[in-house]
Amino acid sequence: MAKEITSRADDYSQWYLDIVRKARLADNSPVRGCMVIKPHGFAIWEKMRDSLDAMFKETGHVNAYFPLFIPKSFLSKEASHVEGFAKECAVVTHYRLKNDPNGGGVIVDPEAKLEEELIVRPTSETIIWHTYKDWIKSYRDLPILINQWANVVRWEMRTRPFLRTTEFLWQEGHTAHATAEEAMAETRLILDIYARFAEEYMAMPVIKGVKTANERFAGADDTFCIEALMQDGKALQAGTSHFLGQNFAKAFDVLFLNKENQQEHVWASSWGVSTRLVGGLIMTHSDDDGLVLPPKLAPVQVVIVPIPKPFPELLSEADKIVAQLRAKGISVKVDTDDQNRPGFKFAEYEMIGVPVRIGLGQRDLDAGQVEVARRDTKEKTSVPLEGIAEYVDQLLRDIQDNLFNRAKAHRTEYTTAVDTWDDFVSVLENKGGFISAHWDGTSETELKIKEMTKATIRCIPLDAPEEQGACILTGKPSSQRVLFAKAY
RNA sequence: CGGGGUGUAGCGCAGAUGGUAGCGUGCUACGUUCGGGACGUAGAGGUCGCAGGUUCAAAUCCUGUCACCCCGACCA
Repeated sequence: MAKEITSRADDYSQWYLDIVRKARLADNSPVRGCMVIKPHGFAIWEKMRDSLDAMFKETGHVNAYFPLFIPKSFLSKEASHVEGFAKECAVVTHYRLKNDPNGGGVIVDPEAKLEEELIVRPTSETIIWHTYKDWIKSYRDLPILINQWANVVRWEMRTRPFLRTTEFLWQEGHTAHATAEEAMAETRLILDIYARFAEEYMAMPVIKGVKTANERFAGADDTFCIEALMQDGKALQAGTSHFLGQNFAKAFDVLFLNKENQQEHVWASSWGVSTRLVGGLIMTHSDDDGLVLPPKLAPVQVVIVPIPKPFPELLSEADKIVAQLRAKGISVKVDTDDQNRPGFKFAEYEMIGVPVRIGLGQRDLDAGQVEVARRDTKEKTSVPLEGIAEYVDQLLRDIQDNLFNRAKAHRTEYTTAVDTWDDFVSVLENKGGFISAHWDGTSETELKIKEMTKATIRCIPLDAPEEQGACILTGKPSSQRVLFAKAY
């Protein structure tokens, strides 16, 4: 059994932290709420980044980069935006240190105070729209379809590795359009890309929906999201795509001449996913033995372990397998370490989530086969060397599918439709998961439910059918069900 | 910011009534092992969070301070 991983049943939160540490994804840092992303964790993020980046580019987006620092005054230009972010901004007030005359090391030089303080971006709408003002004069300048890969800082009260850190990595897309319809189409296009990425690459089923006014992004007219359900029954907002209307164009005075030669404010969208996805990936698939990764995002898909040690004859056989696998585009590593014993290695590769392990010993070679172990089910099978690449290629697809189906079955099991307040409370307390229920559409009711139960409306699902019903709290009429859950 | 807790070796911990620091794990070397987290032997590693104070003597007592963790309010 795995050493020193708290079981999910005992303490899900501790299990999560154990996985992050034992699978060598990230370490704590000296800075509160910030983490060091270690090579294995970063490799997973790189896979995500590369896959998403390709999807963005296929749909006509280009990358650019805007500054880390934003003049403080920019933030206040859009009223609800400042309200949303002001209380979690890191502020730069000085630009120089000096030696402490009292011998206490270095201190901030009081004479180096900035004329206008800078904030460290919590998101880049303001500086980007300030820039777009210069770029956009005519409908011919539109659309602008820009994405940036960056770090942002939000001074959160409580943090958890990947799920919520003070500094995090993300991509943020900021697009500008001539019409509302076009901006909305862009918002929806990105939502679809996010959902496709979550399901096809992360093997994490998601619900596409729209946020209620309470949960909406500060400065958006509408916020669309993908919501996933974790193993412990809590929801995770995995990505958001915002229809910004003309809010930022108005705040930053971005006008263009339309085809009718009339001045009009530009329409906008913004959208992002972050390193939080790594946390979602962990909490969707991993188990008490360690990380479980979908093959499409695994930095190494197959590891070959010579048993008991990397003897030359085993290594030359391993090299042949490597060549066959690589020819199929499979990433593979041969374990050439001669210090640790096989059992240790098996446990170690399970811990870091390598999807497929091939055991290669003399016993196998004599029989013309290898031992293939899959991480998701931990099943081991003897497979003939002949055709091994085809077998592994198919196995990786099977694992990818199995992880998705398993997660989807879990979500189905933990999605409950309720029609009364008692059932709502009971399901929330005893079972968790998504609760599909009627709601009267008011912020007041939503906030009251949140206050009473800690559950929030995760989204109004886009595919929710029309259905007459009564709000679980107030009994007022409702025309469709929404999804409630406790969330990360 | 409210309520609770913890700071001692890389990590996890023990050190009653004060006497100058230890266990597990990990690390290094050598040997025996090796098909599911091996074992033996020998080593390296700590200004006990920080600053004062009491004392012949402080990880231990006192004062202050800092940091982190957990529970709430806020959040991708």
